[in-house]
Amino acid sequence: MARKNRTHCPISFALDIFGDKWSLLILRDIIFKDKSYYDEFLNSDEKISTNILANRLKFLKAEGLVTYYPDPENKRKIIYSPTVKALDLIPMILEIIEWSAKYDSKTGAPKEFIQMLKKDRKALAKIVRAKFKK
Amino acid sequence: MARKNRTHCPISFALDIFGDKWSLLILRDIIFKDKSYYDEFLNSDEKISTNILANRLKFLKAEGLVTYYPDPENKRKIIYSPTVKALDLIPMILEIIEWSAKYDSKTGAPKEFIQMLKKDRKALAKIVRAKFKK
DNA sequence: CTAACTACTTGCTTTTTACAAGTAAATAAA
DNA sequence: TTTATTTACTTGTAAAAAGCAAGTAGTTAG
Repeated sequence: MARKNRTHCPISFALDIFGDKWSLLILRDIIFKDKSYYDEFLNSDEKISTNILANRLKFLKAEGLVTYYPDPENKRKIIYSPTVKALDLIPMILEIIEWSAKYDSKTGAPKEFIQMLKKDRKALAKIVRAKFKK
Repeated sequence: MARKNRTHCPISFALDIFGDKWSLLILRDIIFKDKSYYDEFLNSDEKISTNILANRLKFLKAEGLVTYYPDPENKRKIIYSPTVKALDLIPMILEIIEWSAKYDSKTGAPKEFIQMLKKDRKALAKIVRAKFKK
């Protein structure tokens, strides 16, 4: 799955990287749901197939959105982490969340989260991001 | 092409609507490039296939993101317009543009546009949106 | 030393996309 | 008024991607 820029339109550029049904869900798991392991992604509610998950992780790695290293506590496990490039997507993801919360009458987005989002998006982005500062 | 919500996670909800390589490009053409006609979308630089374009327009209509009506000046032509639901995606699209401008060294995003975006995103969103107020 | 865990890969089927050609209604040209 | 062209599609087929089930290879736990 090699990438090819269709054009250098910024929207097209972004879609060439994460314009599919799964990539952003993996980043959601990593950034918002504090997941790190293959098995955790695999067990998300949307039920991604294992070959697609492996493929997307590889691609996200190639695009510089995730890094990974073996878990020092258990060498079977691999810890996936977001890069700065991925964390820079937080503002966009927050906009997506706000839009969906508005238009999905059955949204699962927590009310307090949406309220905070509307009140001070920047502060919320900072909090989410701070989890990954060392 | 019927939609099925995988979950009511807001990110998943959004991806079920526009998580593909083409839908946002059509909305880009309508909202940012002032295009209205089938043929204009078809001739965009990314070269969408005609059957995919027809399919996506139908789907975007079904999801309440576009409306259309015959051009009063030429009954062969059909004018596609964004709904409020689509215009509400402007902030998200602006975030995408900013992200891509940062990470695509060859970005085609106009410099002034990015500067204005960084300076006052809200004002820019308002200007873009204002084109569709009657 | 055997069983279970974890992160995958492989093979096959189904679905989606891509490409090429064709159609039908409206308009323009001869 | 007939003929050509424009416009918005549809249809058919091949190629690519996704989905599903099963298998594999290192660790680690019992």
